[in-house]
Amino acid sequence: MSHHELSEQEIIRRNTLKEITETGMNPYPAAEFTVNVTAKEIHENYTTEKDNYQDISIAGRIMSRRIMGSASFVEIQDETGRIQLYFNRDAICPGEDKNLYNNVFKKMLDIGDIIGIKGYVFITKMGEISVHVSEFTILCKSVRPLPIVKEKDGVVYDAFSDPEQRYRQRYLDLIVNPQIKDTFIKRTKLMNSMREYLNQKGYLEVETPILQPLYGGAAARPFKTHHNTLDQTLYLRIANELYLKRLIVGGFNGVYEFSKDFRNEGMDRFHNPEFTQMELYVAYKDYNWMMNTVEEMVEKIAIDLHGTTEVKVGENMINFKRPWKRYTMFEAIKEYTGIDISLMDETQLSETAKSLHIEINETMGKGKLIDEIFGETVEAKLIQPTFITDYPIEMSPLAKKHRSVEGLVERFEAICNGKELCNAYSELNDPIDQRERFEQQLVLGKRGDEEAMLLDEDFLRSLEFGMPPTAGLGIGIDRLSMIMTNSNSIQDVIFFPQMRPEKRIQTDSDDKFAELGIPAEWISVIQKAGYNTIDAIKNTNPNKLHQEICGYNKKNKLGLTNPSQEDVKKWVITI
RNA sequence: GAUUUCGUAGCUCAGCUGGUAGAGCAUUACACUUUUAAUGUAGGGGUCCUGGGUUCGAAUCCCAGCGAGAUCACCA
Repeated sequence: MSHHELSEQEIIRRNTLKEITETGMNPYPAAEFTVNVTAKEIHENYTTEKDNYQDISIAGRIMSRRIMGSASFVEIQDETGRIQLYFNRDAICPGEDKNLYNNVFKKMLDIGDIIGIKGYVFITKMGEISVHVSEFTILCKSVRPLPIVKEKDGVVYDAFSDPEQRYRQRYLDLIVNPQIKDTFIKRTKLMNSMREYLNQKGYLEVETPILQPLYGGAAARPFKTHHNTLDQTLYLRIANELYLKRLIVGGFNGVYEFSKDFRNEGMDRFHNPEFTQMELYVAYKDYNWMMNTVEEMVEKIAIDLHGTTEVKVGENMINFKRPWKRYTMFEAIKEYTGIDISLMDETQLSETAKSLHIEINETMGKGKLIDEIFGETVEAKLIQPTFITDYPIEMSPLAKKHRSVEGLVERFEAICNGKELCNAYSELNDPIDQRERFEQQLVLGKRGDEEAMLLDEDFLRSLEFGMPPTAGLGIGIDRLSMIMTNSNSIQDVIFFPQMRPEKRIQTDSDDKFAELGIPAEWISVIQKAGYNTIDAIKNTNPNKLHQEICGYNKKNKLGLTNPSQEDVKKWVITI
């Protein structure tokens, strides 16, 4: 058995659990408990004049207890918040038998247990809306103590704030930091709002493969897996772009997908290995049209979530009201550095980069240099939502060449709070051009660029049949959620962010110890002394082990008869 | 990947230039009929992340490892 050592409090709770069962109650009852009101409804609607909520049934988790002899106050928390309960001995136990209050309530309930109660609402002398309890039922006994977070006058004491524990045990985070729920509720509302917008335009929500024989549609390293029956390598998608465009070829006018994508790259506060993007493709449109769409959609989301276009993010107040500023990439660089790089060749660009103290290297081509200059001098300064248009062709193998400027593509990104929010093109639908762009990527791949795209022959075949001119968009749901919920880290908008596995202390079974001839009562002593495996015993001095376990016996007054040194030696030799 | 900070009771944290481990909450027992960070009295609870080293002696100093946070880099 590899369960953790129980703490004192856990042992006490397990004993209580046994007592509950022995008195004939079920600590985990199967029956439905009917709830007819929530904590929030009571707080919002109860008044003494209305004298409402006089026969209620409510359930929740016990979050605090204040016991004063025959009267007690308990706070329970349901999905909507907390409400105070008033337990009175004579109200709970109208007759002579006070067991239900004195024992069941006072001794067998703990913070963390889930109970259901019946009663009526009133206001205490201290002016707090409370529920006078007439009956209570244990719905779930908790055998592990909760962290206790206290709060007075808005000041939180002993906050449960260790990020590692919060992310690993999100359930616990949600229990003791209920404001965390708001972030995730907003995230869902955001997606609902976006879906509503897209459906109302008549676009079709679709699903495309997550397991793909070829990964494509973005520049990223993939996760690789294997299908046994097909005996084939499959990749988890890094994007769904190429599949959605096949559907445009197939005759749909507008398709979109909320797409869980996977990228095998670094992790930090802006990157989780799995993340969500919404990709949208609309036929007969171009990137100018798509800019208007993005503005309109994100503005709607801000209003749906906050009732206004203004959203506070960190120190900044961001306003999503249309129209957003628009710059070409060259204009933006000129605006923020005073340098016009639009007509520069590669040598001039690299000198400009050096003069701006930007680190560059020999492998960087024209496109990469422009992108670096932009990234270093402009991106972080764009706080209000801003469109940056017309990117160098080298970095955009799936975007259509610019209708009037050589060397650029019809692409835009929206930047907000100094970070990319979305990415969109007039999609490349010239199959000959697309093949050449893929071939250039293959060259990059051969040179060692691990993120170069692969040539997708079936995708090219579909383009050869003909895809209408199409505008395409990818918008990061996690990034947008971070902005809309004022979250500093992507881990705060993903319920279960990826973490390193928890380290488990390896423990051999008691049987293995017994096989060495160790008496049962000494096995736990040896384990407590820090020898969790028989290997650990093997590498130790028998005299040291003997001293340690005898010392433990004495210190903890276990009253065991100490084994002889010879016995201990035998155990060690047996291994 | 680099730099840096951190890891002590169920939780939040203190622990100085090395000398036998501390507080609050939680928990246990008792008291208390409108409390609200309830209160009062008395208890129990520790692999000081792991492994080495220095030392008569390490939670503390040194080295290595594991885990986490922050910043930077990579990743559009």
